[in-house]
Amino acid sequence: MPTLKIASWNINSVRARPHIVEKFLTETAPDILCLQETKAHNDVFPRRMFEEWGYPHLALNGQKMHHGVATISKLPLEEDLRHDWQDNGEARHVGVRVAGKFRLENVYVPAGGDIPDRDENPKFGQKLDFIERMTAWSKDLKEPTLIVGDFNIAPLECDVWSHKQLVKVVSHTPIEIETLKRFQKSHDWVDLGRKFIPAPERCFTWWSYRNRDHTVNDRGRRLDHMWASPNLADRVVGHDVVEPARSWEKPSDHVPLTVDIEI
DNA sequence: ATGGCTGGTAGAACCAGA
Repeated sequence: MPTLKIASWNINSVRARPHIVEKFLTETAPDILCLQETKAHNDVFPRRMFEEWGYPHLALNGQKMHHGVATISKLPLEEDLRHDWQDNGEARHVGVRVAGKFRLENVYVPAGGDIPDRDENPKFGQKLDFIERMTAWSKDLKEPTLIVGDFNIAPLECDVWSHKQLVKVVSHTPIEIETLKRFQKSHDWVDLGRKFIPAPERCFTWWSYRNRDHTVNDRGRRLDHMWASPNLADRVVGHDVVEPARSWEKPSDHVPLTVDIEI
């Protein structure tokens, strides 16, 4: 049966990293690439670069300076939608239908600031509210759906380098994890990362820039995810975390994930 | 030793990321 390869990558500025985007597309050859943190308004998005690499179909939701998502495809994309789940105008989602077969939702969940307290830090509350709105949206879905992106939450103890040292750090706090679990339960989303790399096996997708050599203490977190609706999950036949990308020249702090879907 | 870095934008002793 033919398969489609879908990739997701927080690129931390698409215009700063054409060299590694090209390397990834050449080596991995996904049919569709979902980028987060493009940091480019739609007017300055490097469309031509992707066209020249064989990806002429784009669904963009960008803004100046921060955030921004882009779904880049070899195949035509249908019916793109943009949800503002934070209700503040930030560009953090674009959704499309692929080949008339399934929906592909590309999302960049807010980081949530430093202090894990809604009253002291409004950004933390906005992050939780964003996921609550995703939960309300997700309940009513009927179509086979793949939701991918930077969720900015590492849900399992084995999704971080030290559960004990990160349990009070935004991205791994109990309230974030409970909020994400409610989202997961609302549609019985299948966490494809852990379907293919079962806990407690090590699996990280992000390492801070602040360590000179991220491999020395391996202080990673699994912040990026690809989740399938129950009526799609059985058609996902492969998954990969492209960890070497963290060591490429002038890397993003996140690495790409891929899945292979039978169509 | 969870900020030690990085990018965008302005022209910062900035902001944001997580």
